[in-house]
Amino acid sequence: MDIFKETLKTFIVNIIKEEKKIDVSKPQAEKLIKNPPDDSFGDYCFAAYYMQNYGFQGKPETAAGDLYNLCIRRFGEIADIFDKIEIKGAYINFFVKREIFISEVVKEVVDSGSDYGRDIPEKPLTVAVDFSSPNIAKPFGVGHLRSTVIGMSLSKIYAFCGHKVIKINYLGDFGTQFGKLITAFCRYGDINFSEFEKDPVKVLYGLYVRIHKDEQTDATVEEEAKNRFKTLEDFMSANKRSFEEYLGAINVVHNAGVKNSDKAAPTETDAAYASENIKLSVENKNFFCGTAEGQYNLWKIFRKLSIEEFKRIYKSIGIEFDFYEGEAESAEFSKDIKEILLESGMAEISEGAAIVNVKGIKAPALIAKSDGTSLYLSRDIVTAVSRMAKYNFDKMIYVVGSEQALHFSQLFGIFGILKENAEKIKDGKNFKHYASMIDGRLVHVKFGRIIGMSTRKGNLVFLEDYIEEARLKAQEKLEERLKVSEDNLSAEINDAVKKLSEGIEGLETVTENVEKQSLIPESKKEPSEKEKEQIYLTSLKVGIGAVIFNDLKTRRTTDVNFNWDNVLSFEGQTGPYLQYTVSRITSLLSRLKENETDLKNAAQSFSFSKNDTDFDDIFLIAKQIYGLKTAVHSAVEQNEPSVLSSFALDLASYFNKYYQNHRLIGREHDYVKSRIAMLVSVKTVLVSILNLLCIPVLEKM
RNA sequence: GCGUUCAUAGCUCAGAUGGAUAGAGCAACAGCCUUCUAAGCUGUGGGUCGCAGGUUCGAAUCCUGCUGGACGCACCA
Repeated sequence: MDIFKETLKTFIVNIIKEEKKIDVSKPQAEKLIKNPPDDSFGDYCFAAYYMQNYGFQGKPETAAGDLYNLCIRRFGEIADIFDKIEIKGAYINFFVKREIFISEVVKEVVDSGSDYGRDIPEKPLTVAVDFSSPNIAKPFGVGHLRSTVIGMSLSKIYAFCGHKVIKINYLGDFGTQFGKLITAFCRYGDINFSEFEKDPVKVLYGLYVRIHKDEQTDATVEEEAKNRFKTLEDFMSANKRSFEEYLGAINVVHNAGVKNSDKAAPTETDAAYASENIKLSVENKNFFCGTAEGQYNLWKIFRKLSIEEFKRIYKSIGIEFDFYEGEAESAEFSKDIKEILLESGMAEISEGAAIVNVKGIKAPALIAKSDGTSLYLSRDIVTAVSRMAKYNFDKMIYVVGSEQALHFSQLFGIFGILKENAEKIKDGKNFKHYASMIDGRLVHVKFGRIIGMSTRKGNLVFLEDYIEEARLKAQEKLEERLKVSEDNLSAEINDAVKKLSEGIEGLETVTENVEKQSLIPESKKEPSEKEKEQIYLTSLKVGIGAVIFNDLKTRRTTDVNFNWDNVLSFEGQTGPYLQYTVSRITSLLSRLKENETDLKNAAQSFSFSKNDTDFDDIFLIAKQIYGLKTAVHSAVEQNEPSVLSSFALDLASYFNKYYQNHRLIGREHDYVKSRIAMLVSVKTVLVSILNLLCIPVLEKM
């Protein structure tokens, strides 16, 4: 593929071998090839600092001189694709033949299409990604967006590279907050049940806020919540299976399911928890509040309603999961974990609670409370083991905020202990087997907090309101733009008509503009329903693009200082800038009216000449495009979508410069043909990245 | 107190794993729409890379100390 780098590799291997009598492997040679920081220095280089083990000793400048002379003497070996070699300080810089470089790159993009830039690993992995994971008792706020978007993007990037990805939403559907929610439901007599049916999440949020407020002044709330939760937990754990049994069963079920279809088996926990057909109503309140079964059903209903709501929100921003899991499911087995760890001596009792001491971490890891109830660390152990049984993952990524770093290092540490002490586990081959496989496969992909995020007056920001705010801003801008373009056009027409009436030439302009006018939505009239719809959809996509890009443009670990003005500005380093660039290319391509479909056949004849005025600008674009594979690679390596954000911004910027400085319409066929391939290449790469970043692509803005 | 992490232009951030002259975008100022979408492009100003040491041919990047911020540290998740 990369003939330049390959050629250079062979070149340096031969030089070192023949001139210095030292054997160098290709991978070693590859490490010697660097990229100069500035295009004016060249395209590839060797730095004398790195050549010392290969027979080029002495002061860097001297060593560089030595190497330079050899390179020059043997330049003939690479002269077919390299233009020249220069020495500058300690660096030997190589300049590619740009016309060859450009057509190589463009050819490859046109041939590979949306596959371009794929960084195929030696061995594809099964990667489980745990992200978003909202708490059901709380509303879906903007805080969840970062995890959601980073997780989804990483999932797409891994899948793009050919890994098998399993996207998991681990719902917080368990814990004392449910006791509170049930308490609220049972305490307040004025619940509007018809409203509950219409907008359950809103009502639940109302209950949530109200009970937390009352809790401040009423001590009985907490007690009641605890009791109700205990009732719930007890009801759930009645008739439970052993963890061993469960592990064996899910493995069989899951693998059977996978065999039968390409897609992962739909074992959403929904089915297991499907609610009974008992309506929420005043009449049934006694049942829901007075019996254990009733509370369990109430919990199921809350859970089901919340999941439906989440799904609706996810769908609106293009997010989807392969599996919804819940803590409740794992809570069932956390006692088994406690027993196994205690029995085998990996855990001990301290102050009544069960703890594990993890090497290198001072804080003890609590796996069970002194009253015997579970903690989320033990539930996470259960979950990881279950997932190993279900998915047989090579790697599992937790996309969770960095404030939970300690929790995950404890969790990971415990799996290290489980692996080392597997022999001490007494019964059950399933648990022993799966638990000891996990060490080293877990990754915490942490991200920074969003600081200063609040509504202009309030505190918690709902995701939907956030997006709506961005959408409105986009619509405002869109309407403004439509108006400006109409005004300009009518000014043009008036002007031309005036000229015509004065006998000046201008007929062509007039007819052209009249044509154009028919394309513009009826300027003076109210926009039709269809047009309104169009404006709505466009501004929605722009809004979503702005919001999502805002979370993906900086490196994950940095805390973001939230600023409305930054999010609502669609200029510069923003999602809309990228969307705009794509739609510009789309528009240009359609105006060029060339047949894109025969590009592949024409690929051999793309030619870019040094004498063309746009040559250097095209080269910059090609060079950027060429870097996609490296960018994708490091995005995976670092679990960092922002590598791609920056990459896309740079590419868009190069393109927009080109667009500004060079016109294509009206140029001769051969000139245009090659450039169409270039345009298609830019668009292909930008669209790929937008897809990987979960940002909607717009044909027209 | 212990631990993790961060500090780069007025603001928001990049900086390819220690290499050539530290870069963008906002904001400010000055320009570019009769010509492919001005959500664009061009130019100007703006920096002791928090401070002080150290490691070496070479440091924004690695080490130590200090200052300042964020987060976490026993029965919440």
